[in-house]
Amino acid sequence: MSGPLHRRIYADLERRILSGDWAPGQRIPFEHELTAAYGCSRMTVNKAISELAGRGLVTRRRRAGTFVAQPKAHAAVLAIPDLRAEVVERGQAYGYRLLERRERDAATEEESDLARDGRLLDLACLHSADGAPLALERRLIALSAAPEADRVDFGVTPPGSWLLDQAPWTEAENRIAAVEAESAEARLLGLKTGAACLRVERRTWRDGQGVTRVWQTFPGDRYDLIARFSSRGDRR
Amino acid sequence: MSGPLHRRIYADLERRILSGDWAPGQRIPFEHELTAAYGCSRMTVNKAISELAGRGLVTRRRRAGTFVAQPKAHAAVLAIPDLRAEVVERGQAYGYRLLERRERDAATEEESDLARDGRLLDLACLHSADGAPLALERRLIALSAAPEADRVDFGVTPPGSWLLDQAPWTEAENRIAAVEAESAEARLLGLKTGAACLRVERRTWRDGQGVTRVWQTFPGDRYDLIARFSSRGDRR
DNA sequence: CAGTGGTCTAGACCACTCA
DNA sequence: GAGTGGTCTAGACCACTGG
Repeated sequence: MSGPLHRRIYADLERRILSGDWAPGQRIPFEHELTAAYGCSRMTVNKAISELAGRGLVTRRRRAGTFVAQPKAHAAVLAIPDLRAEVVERGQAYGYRLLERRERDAATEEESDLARDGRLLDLACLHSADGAPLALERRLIALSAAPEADRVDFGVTPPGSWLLDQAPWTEAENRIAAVEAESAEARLLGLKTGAACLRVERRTWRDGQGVTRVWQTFPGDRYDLIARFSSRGDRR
Repeated sequence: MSGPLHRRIYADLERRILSGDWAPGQRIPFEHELTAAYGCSRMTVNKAISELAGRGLVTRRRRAGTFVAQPKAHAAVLAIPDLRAEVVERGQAYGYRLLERRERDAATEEESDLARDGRLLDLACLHSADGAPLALERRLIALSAAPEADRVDFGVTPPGSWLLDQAPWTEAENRIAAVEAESAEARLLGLKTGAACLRVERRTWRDGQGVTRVWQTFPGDRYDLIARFSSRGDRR
């Protein structure tokens, strides 16, 4: 574990909460105790806990302390799409082609944010169903989080399916937008330039550590996303 | 304006950005300049700007400075989006116009599925933020589930906001797709025909009984959806 | 009313990056 | 190389609130 100290403290506390080591409702150590435990100033501990509070993992009460939050009743699930499984489930023939594979260092700040040690696997691939292109995928994998990835033949195994098995996530963020296909994308997807496409950008973390970041572009007329929610907390 | 100083600084900077006073891409004052302007320490200014960066309003580059980010509206899929609340929270002026209102019987099998007794309220309206069209909305409301709806003046109250208060849901399904704007849609949204749009179709139920079904069409370049998940339940 | 978190200061060193 | 943001310190006072 590397990076700023407040980040390490954050990850450390988050892990204990997500693992259930610290149960919901339980008080976590006071700031001054954590200050002693990590050997740093109170500001640094405070920054880490404020981040936890901002994400809703803890609630803070003056005079009383900081407590692990109750998991929200409104559980919601948008399945992390495993394209291969989806296509197969629909009874279609799944096709997959690796377009590019590179191992390299993180080049931008955002990429460094994903991979602390800086090593990335940079992939591009194309998914198809019954021969028709279904999604163009660009994916970055943090090798620090999934070191085995550099021995996997992604010419055969789609990275999404592999990661789902190998590197379980604890947090994910999906960003969904409508975009017009650029010429290169359009050619690979068999569309006209400018055709409406759905772009899903997903970042996943395990215990505060970035695992993967992926951009998937779907032809608008061949794919839509379905998200089901229930306020009762069932996971369908 | 009251509250903590870092909060006031945040609100101040946010206002200048959202109002367009500081344009996207423009560099905002350096931290040490703001320190002088507000007569406080750098930590305090830093906290305010970090908050802006966290919310995506600015991007920060070492040695270069802090810059106003390109604006993009976004919303969590997890929350049942209340457009009015979202727009207001971003500090923008919310605008609303009712385009059509009809009370009628369910005509298709799908519509009968929504409204058990067959009576429907059929609405069309347009949402805008700071005068720019944000979403075109077509909505069906089952009068059996929300009988008070036929006495509400939806020329003033957006139906989504009203329903959220009056008819709590227990289940919801979102269907998200990318579509090309048809000519009538494009005209109302101020787009070119064929421009990429995000279409969200949402159906909600209360205890197995259909409540409402809505189609919202967003300009692809002005809106995207964000969904955050944690394997422990949804956050934020 | 004592102890918590909330906030703030006035410094400091560092990594990075642009000029 | 110089100046930015990133981080951290070792204090401080305050508001709130639970005991």
